[in-house]
Amino acid sequence: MIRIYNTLTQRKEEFQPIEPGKVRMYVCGMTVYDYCHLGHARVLVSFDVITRYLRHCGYDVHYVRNITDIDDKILRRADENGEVFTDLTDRMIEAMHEDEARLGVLSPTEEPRATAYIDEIIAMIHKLVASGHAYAADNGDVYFAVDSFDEYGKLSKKKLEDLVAGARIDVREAKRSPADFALWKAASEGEVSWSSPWGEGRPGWHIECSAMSTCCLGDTFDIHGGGPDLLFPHHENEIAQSECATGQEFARTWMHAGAIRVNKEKMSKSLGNFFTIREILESYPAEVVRYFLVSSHYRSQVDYSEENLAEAGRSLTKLYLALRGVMPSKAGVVPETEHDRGFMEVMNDDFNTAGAISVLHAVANDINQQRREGREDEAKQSAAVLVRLGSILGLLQQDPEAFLQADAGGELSAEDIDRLIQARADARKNRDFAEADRIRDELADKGIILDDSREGTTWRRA
RNA sequence: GGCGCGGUGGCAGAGUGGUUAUGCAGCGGACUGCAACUCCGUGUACGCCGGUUCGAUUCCGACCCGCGCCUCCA
Repeated sequence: MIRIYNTLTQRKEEFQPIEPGKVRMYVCGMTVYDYCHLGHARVLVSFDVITRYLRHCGYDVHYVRNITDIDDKILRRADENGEVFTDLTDRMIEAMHEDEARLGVLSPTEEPRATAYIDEIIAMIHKLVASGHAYAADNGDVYFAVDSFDEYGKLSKKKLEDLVAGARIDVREAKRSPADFALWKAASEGEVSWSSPWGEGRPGWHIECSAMSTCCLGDTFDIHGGGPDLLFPHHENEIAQSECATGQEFARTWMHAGAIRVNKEKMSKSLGNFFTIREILESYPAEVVRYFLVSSHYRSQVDYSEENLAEAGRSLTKLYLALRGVMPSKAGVVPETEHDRGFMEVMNDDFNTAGAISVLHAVANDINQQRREGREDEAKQSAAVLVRLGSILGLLQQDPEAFLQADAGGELSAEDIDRLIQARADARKNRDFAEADRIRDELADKGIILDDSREGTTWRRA
């Protein structure tokens, strides 16, 4: 039985899908006007692990993650670049897919794009206008009337009167209430636009997610997720739009990832303190970045720092060292172990990946001990368990040598390294330890660490 | 100001009303030519003050501190 923390109720709840055995999940994806940063990676990886685990538990997961490919920021950026906005979005979508692939994020079941759902968006707005939840303003915009929805604020725990009183809300003449938000924005001269009953224009932010989620998953679905900064206003507004349009409960469980921080501040576009995924991947292997993200709970805030990434690298290396030189038994034939059960127990508690990783280390410890005691068959079984559990977190799926030796040596080729290792072996045989140590130091300077064993010497990157 | 989250050993990071994860770093030992790898051992950490309790880091209350949202942001 899986328990999930629901932002809506502010407590962990037993997860019961609407349709037994099937999970319908929608996660807010990117607005594609720039490269993904580590905060995006957090959401991508968190919901990837959640999807993998739910599937491991036997659920048929229908995972929808949208792409918002039309909005003001996109148009502004395209304008700055002097390009057609679709060129910008196409490029960013391709980059996003590359980043995801490198981080081992599986593709969602569906990846709808806002521009492909304009008709559905218009239909939903039409419904809202017809039912009195929205109104067309004189300037051609269509707004959602927030006071027409009694439950507005139920997700973010905000009171409408506080919002209206807030000084930071944009007060536009056309709005009836300052808290109202745009469903449809009238186009100015020369702007990208679509025809609608309210004139030429484009969708406002929020409505595209309401339209795409209900079209792909139905009026009510199981899980809706996203980043922490989407809770308000984006998700609050989605609830208002969807529940008013369909008359049904929107999403049962709301899940929000924690923020990534840099020097105690949230990593964000507006603060400019963000690191893009591709930037980080220049310095760290993708799996290390993934391990770093998975090693803390998805809801907690995590601090990005060089030291934390480096530590994640050392920790992951330890797991791969345990796997090195052990051919795992066929995963399918290895029966469930106490480690599998321990792993599931912690994962069932709101996807506690930090606890799950401690199980991985316990298995690695078993492997090391078993090999040490010459129990090779048991070690192979344990290795199979480690790879099996790792796959649920999207980790440990590489050949250990590939991980341990990737991008190492600088100008030294693998052949050069092997030659030096052989030279050192000869020196050691001749008990010329000064020469042997000199070679080892030379390799160490190049970032190569040597590991000796009875079977010979292996190397890895520092 | 309103709302929400959090303060765990040197660091990272889980968790629990009493047996006190895990990783990194450190220390001692084994292994090694010496190291690395690995194994064994080692550290009585739970912001502060009260309360409940036989017993609280874990429950309750106050306080201090940090962070997030309230405007675009994952």
